[in-house]
Amino acid sequence: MTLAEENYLKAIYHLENQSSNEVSTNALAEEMQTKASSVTDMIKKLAEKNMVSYIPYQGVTLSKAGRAHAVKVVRKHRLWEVFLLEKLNFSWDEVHDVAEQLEHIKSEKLTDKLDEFLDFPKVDPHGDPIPDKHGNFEEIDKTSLTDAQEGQSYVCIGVHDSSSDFLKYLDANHISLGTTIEIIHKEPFDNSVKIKFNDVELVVSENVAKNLFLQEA
Amino acid sequence: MTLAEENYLKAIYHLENQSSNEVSTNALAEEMQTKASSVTDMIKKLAEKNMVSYIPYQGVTLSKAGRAHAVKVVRKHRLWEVFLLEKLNFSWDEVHDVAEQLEHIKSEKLTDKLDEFLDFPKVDPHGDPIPDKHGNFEEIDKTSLTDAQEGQSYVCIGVHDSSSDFLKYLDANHISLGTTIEIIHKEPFDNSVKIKFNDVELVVSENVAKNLFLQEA
DNA sequence: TTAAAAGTTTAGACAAAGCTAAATAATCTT
DNA sequence: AAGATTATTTAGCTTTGTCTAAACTTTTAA
Ligand SMILES: [Mn+2]
Ligand SMILES: [Mn+2]
Ligand SMILES: [Mn+2]
Ligand SMILES: [Mn+2]
Repeated sequence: MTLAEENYLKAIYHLENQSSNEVSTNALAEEMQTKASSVTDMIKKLAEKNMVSYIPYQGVTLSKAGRAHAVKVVRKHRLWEVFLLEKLNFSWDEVHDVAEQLEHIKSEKLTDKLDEFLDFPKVDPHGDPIPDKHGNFEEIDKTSLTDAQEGQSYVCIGVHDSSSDFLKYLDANHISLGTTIEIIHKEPFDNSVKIKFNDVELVVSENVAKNLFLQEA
Repeated sequence: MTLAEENYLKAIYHLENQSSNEVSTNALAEEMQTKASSVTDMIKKLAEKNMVSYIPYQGVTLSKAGRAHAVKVVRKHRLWEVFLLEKLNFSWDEVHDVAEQLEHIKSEKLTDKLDEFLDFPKVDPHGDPIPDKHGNFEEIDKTSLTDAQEGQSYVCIGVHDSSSDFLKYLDANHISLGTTIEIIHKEPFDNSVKIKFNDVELVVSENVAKNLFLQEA
């Protein structure tokens, strides 16, 4: 698997997880920041290699082998993110871009030794689960802040958008994974949410609420 | 700088260090395991980018910028080798191949944080010096075992050939960096050398002797 | 139930990095 | 000093991954 092929597999994997039906050429082009025609070429090549099943005009789905490979890349990405944060003191908004490069390093021994060195972490800095060496991981039970109930308390356990901008917004407002928040008010007009944590009240926009994952406290 | 370009710069750097005059197309082709015609193409491109100075038929030399970039790649390579050995318990014959990949990761912050995490090591697992963030390093004063004096004692401080085969040979014979050896006899017939260390005598071939670096004890 | 719109694929190019075979320059030998 | 040998470059092709423009399907909506 080349670097480009791995990036496509990973993109298909993420899109499949988001919407459960076949992944369209355009969706993949959007995700990969490339043109639909380039995507068509690549998915043909991946189909040749039995990494995806592809019916023209019908979209693409990962094969068993394709999914397994995608999970390996995701495992490496998330392990490196933990390494950067825990060992090299990167902040959670800095780890992703470097991990995008490190995830393509080919050495099973390196991956497994890194996993051990990090003490077999179960989640990455953004709350996403880390597959073990066999590709197994527990899906984390999470509720988006938009679906939270007024009056109830929750713990922040992850983010959907892990862009630097969003993570810096959370930092600026002192929200991190592990923070316990209480839902004070959900405003029907604009779907903003008033929350309270550490004795401070804060109103967050729908956009923020959608991207913050919670678990009942 | 692309991955291929970086590998060429590094190869030119190593060849310049070995023989001090311009690097020939054929020497570079040999080092890069590629064909002379491919080398010509690449050095033209590097000359375009002012990374090397190149006169057709006269060989190539690194420019200031080219050398600086080569040193950065070497710095990353050697830091990662230390990381793999010290933190992930790789053996010294396993680190090189993975470091060949890791040396191309682009993030100055990563490199410098890694350097700090490793406590600013001065040499890599094969005894080669590690440039600091400014590209400075001390040339290590070393004698090859072929140039050692009979009757004198030395400490092993490095290897020239860091191939897995050679390093495994040293492991099998319990020679590692830091081992003190005494020169018992230099055999003029085949340039083999009888050495003694830890109360054991061992005869090593000229080939082995050439590749082991020493410092007077 | 057709025509427009939207989505997708094909055709033809391009840049990077490699290769082989042929041409040319430099060096070595008589 | 010429001829032979070796080293290097050029020319022309290939593969990977990308692009634009054109063609073709599928979907939407009148
Ligand atoms: Mn990430
Ligand atoms: Mn992450
Ligand atoms: Mn090495
Ligand atoms: Mn080394």
